[in-house]
Amino acid sequence: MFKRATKGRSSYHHGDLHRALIEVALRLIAEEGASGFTLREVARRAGVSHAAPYRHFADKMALLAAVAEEGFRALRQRMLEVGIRMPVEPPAHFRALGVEYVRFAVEHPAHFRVMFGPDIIDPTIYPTLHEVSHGTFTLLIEAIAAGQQAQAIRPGESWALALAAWAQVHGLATLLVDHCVAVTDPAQVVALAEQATDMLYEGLRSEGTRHKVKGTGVGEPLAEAKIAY
Amino acid sequence: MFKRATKGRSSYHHGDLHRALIEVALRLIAEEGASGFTLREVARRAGVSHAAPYRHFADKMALLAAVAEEGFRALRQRMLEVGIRMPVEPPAHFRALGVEYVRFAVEHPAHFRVMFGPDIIDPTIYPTLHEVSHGTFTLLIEAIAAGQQAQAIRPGESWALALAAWAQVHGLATLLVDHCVAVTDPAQVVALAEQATDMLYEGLRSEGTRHKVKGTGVGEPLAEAKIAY
DNA sequence: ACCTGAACACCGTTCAAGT
DNA sequence: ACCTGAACACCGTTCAAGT
Repeated sequence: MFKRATKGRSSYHHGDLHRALIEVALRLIAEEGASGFTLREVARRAGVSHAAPYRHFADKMALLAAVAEEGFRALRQRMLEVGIRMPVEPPAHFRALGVEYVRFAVEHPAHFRVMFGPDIIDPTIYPTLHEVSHGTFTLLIEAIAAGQQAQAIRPGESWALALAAWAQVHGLATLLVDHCVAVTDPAQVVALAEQATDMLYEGLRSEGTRHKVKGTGVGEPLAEAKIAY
Repeated sequence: MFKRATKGRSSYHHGDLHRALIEVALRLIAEEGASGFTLREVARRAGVSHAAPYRHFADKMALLAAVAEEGFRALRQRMLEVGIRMPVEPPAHFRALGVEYVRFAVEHPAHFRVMFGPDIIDPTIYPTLHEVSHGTFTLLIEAIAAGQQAQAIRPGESWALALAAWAQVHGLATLLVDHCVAVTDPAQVVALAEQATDMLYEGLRSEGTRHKVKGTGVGEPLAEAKIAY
């Protein structure tokens, strides 16, 4: 305990401004939303000049990428906890994952928008962001693959089925967050998410009842598609 | 033909600046994206001072709402054309509607973002926007209801099933537009959209095979939810 | 090494003044 | 009635200068 962080009004040095900026940014985005998020305001709240953040982040987008990264870490954590406290059996586990995703979105709408919205033009140029977001999506692919091994989910490329599942819950989350659907009651949000995931699960189950369509079915290649997140 | 629009460099009067601003805005948003969309730039391209737009639109959001309205009109038109040139039988019609929705999104990504994104805080305060966007969603509800009458789609509240269907295609569209899924080949976009709608259709078909879950099933009320668009 | 202050080129919005 | 020009309070970003 000989060394301690310089506290109080340490002339101009900040103990760990990098970390402080991310935390201020997280609070600001939760309070003011993505549109009220300003690099100058972050600096103001952190008690430094508006130029100081540029010693730690290349530009506004880089700070936003750090914020998004924290978001994916939190989302991933919640999805992992679902796996821990739930029976990992296809229908219930699958539904719980979807519900958790939608709940995260409506509880942290601005954060959710930063994670998936257009503010970060190309997420792949931020390696740590790319890694953790990719890891989050991987949880879903694994859940699908496990269901396939248990014969509870139809055969086929796991990632393609996972993408359809992701689209379902992401769509519902987006419509709620963007106020396209005016639902605020948390219980009703959960009900909508359960309905959506259950309906999708029907589609995931068996290929036997499917209508055949010319070309481009689920079993086909689609090999070149890449998941950015 | 006695009266004609004042053309060329009419001193400062613009024939129909209101209309001109919307059209310039549409072009600008297609060229530069939603982030590069600036009221001052719109004015510049329209050849008027940066204060002139305020005689025709209350603020930036009001012009954005007009742009969004045009978008919904175009989307609605495309969905109507699907109904005209397709057999209106549940599986094929349903898939074609979903594919058209996703195609519109990837062909006009910035426009799509304005229509559904966070730029327009509350769309319901713009009556004409609200009307046309609501009308677009109504097409989907009607398609579901028709499927129910033909016994091709399970019974239940049409709007709740329509919401799940909307979420599916909206989610895929959003993931593509926001580059979360790196697919650029149009044929592959169509393939993904067909896969997603076909999987969803399985869930829409019959309630018979569904897993029963405690509470909050598809058949339950959910009555208070309102669709904003 | 890390931060500040002034500066630059932009915004959205308002408002008196022009025709 | 419709538009302009100057003004205000903001941005993001850069850069010489400070300690």
